[in-house]
Amino acid sequence: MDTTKTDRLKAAGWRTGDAADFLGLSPEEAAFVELKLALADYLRDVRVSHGWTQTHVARLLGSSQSRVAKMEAADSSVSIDLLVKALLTLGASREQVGRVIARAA
Amino acid sequence: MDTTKTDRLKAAGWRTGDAADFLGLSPEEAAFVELKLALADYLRDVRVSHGWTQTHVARLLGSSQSRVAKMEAADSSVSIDLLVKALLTLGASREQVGRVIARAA
DNA sequence: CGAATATATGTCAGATACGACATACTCGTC
DNA sequence: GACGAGTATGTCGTATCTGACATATATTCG
Repeated sequence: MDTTKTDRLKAAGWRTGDAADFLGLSPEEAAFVELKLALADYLRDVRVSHGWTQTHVARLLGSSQSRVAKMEAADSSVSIDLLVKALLTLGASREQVGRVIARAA
Repeated sequence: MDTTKTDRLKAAGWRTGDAADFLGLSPEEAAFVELKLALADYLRDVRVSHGWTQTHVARLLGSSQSRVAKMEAADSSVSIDLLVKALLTLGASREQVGRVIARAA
């Protein structure tokens, strides 16, 4: 288990509510969060590969820089809907999004 | 363009707000909605292939029959988050979800 | 170092999604 | 046609998400 990933999960404010242990996520919860992290990472890749700033992307999406930062951090206040809409708006295809989710980017 | 699909979009209460025309969705909006329909269809497939009722699935998900019906209808009140969480809870893998989204189910 | 630019974090009011309930429809079987 | 089981639709109170703003923390360059 790669420490960086665990740190990111903790940092992103995840806590599903009841299980007492340190990040005691069920397999589905873990899969969900990792799926979200994959989309967030891909969003950053898309942005950086175009040489765009978060502020520029925010304009493209009709949102704000802070929200883009949170999207890329897979913050708990960011939905998969938002990430998918953002990626599609930035020009990613449905197929690309699917591949990212399926770990087959 | 297949009539059934258009009807489903209209029925699901879609209207992105401003474009005046009959379902005048931008390409991204259309891709987003179709992606959601694909997940909804897959959810129904999973349920039916197990021989489950919506009520049973609702119990498994900690939700209600009406909400499951709306999920399967890709109603505008259901998020992709909810569909993905539901599928993962019902045993679908991240890879399967990705393939459905990528139209490669 | 100090300024400029980029990114991250905290908070909040308004918007949207959530489960729940009531109720309506559909389709078998009698 | 009447029943029952399954599915769909409408509405509502609450919870979560969203963009915006303020502000903090990098990072780069002189």
